[in-house]
Amino acid sequence: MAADPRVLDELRAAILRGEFAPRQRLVESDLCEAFDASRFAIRAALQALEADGLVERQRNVGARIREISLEEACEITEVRQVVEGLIARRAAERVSDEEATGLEAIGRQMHDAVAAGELALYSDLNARLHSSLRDIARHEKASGIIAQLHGQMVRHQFALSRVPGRSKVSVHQHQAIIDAVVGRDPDGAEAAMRAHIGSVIEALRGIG
Amino acid sequence: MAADPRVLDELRAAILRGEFAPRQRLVESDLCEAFDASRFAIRAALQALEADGLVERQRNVGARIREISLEEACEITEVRQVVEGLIARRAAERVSDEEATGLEAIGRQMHDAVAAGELALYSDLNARLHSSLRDIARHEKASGIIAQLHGQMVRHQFALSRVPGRSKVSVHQHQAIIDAVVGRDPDGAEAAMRAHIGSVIEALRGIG
DNA sequence: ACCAACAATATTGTCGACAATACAGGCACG
DNA sequence: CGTGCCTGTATTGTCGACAATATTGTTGGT
Repeated sequence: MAADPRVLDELRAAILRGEFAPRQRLVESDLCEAFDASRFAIRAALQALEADGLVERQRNVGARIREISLEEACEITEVRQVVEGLIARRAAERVSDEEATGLEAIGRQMHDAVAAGELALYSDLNARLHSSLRDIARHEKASGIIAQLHGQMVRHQFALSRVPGRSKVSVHQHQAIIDAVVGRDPDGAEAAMRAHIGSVIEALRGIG
Repeated sequence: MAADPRVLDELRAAILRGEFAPRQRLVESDLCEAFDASRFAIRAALQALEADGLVERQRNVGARIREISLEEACEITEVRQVVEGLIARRAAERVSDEEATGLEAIGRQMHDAVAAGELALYSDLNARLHSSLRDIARHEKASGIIAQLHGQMVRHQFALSRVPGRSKVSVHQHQAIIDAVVGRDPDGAEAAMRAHIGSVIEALRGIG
């Protein structure tokens, strides 16, 4: 089908921005109007998003935004824990001096952001750090799975960022990851990443 | 789209049976005839299989069987290594007495199969062991990812099974996994599974 | 012999129309 | 008043026909 990329991207972005409530029905004709696209393009996009795990479809009933339970969010994060661990390990094995400098810069900015209480900036730096590690690790399959899992977590991710005091804890964990990677310590990097995401899982459980 | 399940399953099974060569073009009209289905159903199935990573498609060009390089196979197995490690850990945490007995039975059958040189039976038991561990761990996300990755590995899996002497090595690794799970030792189970799949990666690299 | 431009063909992409199905509301009946 | 059926409507599923595009083959020139 090769869904029209424009429609697919716009619809995916809309979902990730949280413009639809969980379990909200996605009626094809409505989407046609909203995105000014043919039903054909919409259907193809919906099928692609189903594969991404963002929407679920029942035959002859239609598509709806997938509801991701807290339990499922924990499972997703558990998988992320080990796969990001793999990425951290590989990053520690492959990091160049230049890349190491970049990581340390992110670490300093994170520290400053927390000190200044800049929550949004910190969240952005967090994404940058994980993204940099993926780039350094150069592990396509692992990166792809992380991307897939991340897409399903947006809603809970948002809830997590509003847990007070989390940034103060996680900044140290992030620093530990950076130190281990920069120090070319694969075991340490994996352990630090696991510890970090382990605390994310605990925070998730705490929300429920 | 919700591709006609019959067409999707048959086509997927045909690919997994190796009835198409890597990079072989999948012409829609040919598939229509082969599976006695409409082009519509075929297209939907192809899109689903693209999401599975079994076929790749270029716009206006068509679908072909995805070629999975040895390097990509290694990456896939590296991800499998950590995710199966997670499964083994959870299995050790959650295994019941009854399930433990089942695992030990598989271990004995594996031992016998290797002693008798029954390669096909051993391969079958291998699949049964990993499948049992997934059932015991009850981790849907992890199991789903393993299934996804496994589908992309069929060709290399076949090549692996023909490496002489592998079964004699792996039977001990399998036994170590079983022992750790039955002994309710999560750390040991994860380590044993990682060691096992680590040796699979080495064997894979040896093929090239 | 090689290359470029062009024509012919094969294949996929898109759409509109209709069929099939599920769901909601009303109606008869107990 | 509740229950089961039945009809009407909304929505999705499927198809065939045609348009758009890539690929292949051919021709003419150098």
